[in-house]
Amino acid sequence: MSTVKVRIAPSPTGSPHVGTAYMGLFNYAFARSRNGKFILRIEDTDQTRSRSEYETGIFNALHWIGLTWDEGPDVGGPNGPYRQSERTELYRTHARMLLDNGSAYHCFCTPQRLAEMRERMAAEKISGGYDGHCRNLPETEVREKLDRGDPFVIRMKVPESGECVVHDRLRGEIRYQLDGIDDQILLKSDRFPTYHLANVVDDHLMQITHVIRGEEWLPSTPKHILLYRAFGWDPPEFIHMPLLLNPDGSKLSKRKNPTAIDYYRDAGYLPEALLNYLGLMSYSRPNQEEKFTLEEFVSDFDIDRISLGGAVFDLKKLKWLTGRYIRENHLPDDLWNRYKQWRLNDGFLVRMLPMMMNRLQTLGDLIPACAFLLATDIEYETELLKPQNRSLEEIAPVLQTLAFQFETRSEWTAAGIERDVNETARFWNWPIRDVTRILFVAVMGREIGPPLFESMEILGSNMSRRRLMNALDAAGGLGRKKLKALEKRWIERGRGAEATAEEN
RNA sequence: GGUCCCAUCGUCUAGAGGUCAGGACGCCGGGCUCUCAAUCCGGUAACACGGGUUCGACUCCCGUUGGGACCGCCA
Repeated sequence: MSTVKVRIAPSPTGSPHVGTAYMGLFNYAFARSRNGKFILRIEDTDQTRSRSEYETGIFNALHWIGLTWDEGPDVGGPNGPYRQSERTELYRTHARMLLDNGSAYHCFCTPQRLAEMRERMAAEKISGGYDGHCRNLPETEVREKLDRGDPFVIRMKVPESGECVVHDRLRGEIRYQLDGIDDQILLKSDRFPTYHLANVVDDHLMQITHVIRGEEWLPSTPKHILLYRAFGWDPPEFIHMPLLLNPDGSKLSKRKNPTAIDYYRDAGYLPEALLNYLGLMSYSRPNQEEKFTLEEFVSDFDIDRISLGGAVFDLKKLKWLTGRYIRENHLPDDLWNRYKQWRLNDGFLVRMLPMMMNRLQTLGDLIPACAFLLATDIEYETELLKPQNRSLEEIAPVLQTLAFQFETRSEWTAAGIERDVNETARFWNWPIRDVTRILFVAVMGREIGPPLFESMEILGSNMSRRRLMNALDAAGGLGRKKLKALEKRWIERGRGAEATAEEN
């Protein structure tokens, strides 16, 4: 029996996600409990979205929560490089192998043609993916287009009939009919691989024995198995974990629940409590204990105890667990040290001083005015959220559009936030003052305080967004239908679809 | 719409043919207490439905319903 080797493969396209920590924990526990290796691989094959700051963010967030790995971009290892963007030559030669043995083909379809194809299929209510337009191009025509330098992608040639059986450790045999599987793109026109190619090639080359990943990958597993087969390789064992869920049962998403690991840090949760809590999701230890260390978790870890229903991520229980860690695992001095590591340090509150000095009469005025920076959650008096002459019903949609606006912001700076607020005010045709009033109270819980945009910059994007969502709830929320309608109008804004105050 | 996965208290879960279906969070009530917490005690609350299999089904099989995921030159 070969050494157990598992990996997590996050992609550096945003704030590190609790789902990554969740998968990390279970992969780590599986590896450790079997004397195996745990690898961190960075899947940065999306050149338009990957950014190196996010990669650093992943390292930091995973370390913060207490996970370590045996091989990875930062620690090296015998199977490197561990950053897919540095392995592109490997994917190209492997794509060539597939081309050569007839398991893949060149496709010259333009994105436009594909979009039209999908539209047509939707209109005619035909299901399925790629229509196989380039699947059987004559050799000479392919040669010709290639010589001419036409852009192309390489697609997998999925057999037209037959079936593919996925063996999932937790779920047993899952059968897929091949005619329902389309010719997945393996190599993009920028010569970078898609996930499907890269993950199969890397998992094989890195000798991964068990792929423990989220259930959302189940439908693409047959494609991966087909690829292993096309290369003549043995696939690893697959273990698809249930998903982390929003309170409404949908897949955990940042619109409905905080998903950034950094949010939990900033909001004042303890990393060991968060990790512990994650270990309670879809899993229970044989002894049923609910509070445990990573070492304890590993010591009797049994992957077959994973239950299959998705698990709702419940902030209430996480708070309770964090409370236990605070009172059961600390002496006052220890706890104070953690406060210093958190936000009660020179690096943090001091940033408020330049804008606070004019507002202070005594030293004691600072902390009450800055309390919003150190609070996990804020309670709202809904009357305060309301600018004069505005009704309570008007403010929920405004909060929602602010949230939409902030979603697309990558640089969380005061100037950027100000631009976003201006744009939102323009959408509503409101004086900016009315919008800032709502946002001000949403962020600080009161109508007076330090300058809004700078304060939000210091508070951080994850915390700020969370305040927005809480204020939205306090204002009565929006409801499914209204939310959809508003989002549609928001997307179509700037095309003469701006709202007026009267419409709402 | 197509394919696939899933189904025990509101939430996280235990349960692997015979249990009063257990624990935890939350909620409610009570004790302790200068307040609030913490803590202790007690309570509320679940096997989605219908067929089988079986002496016996929460447990096994089938169907229905419900929920979810996926159908991108994103992972």
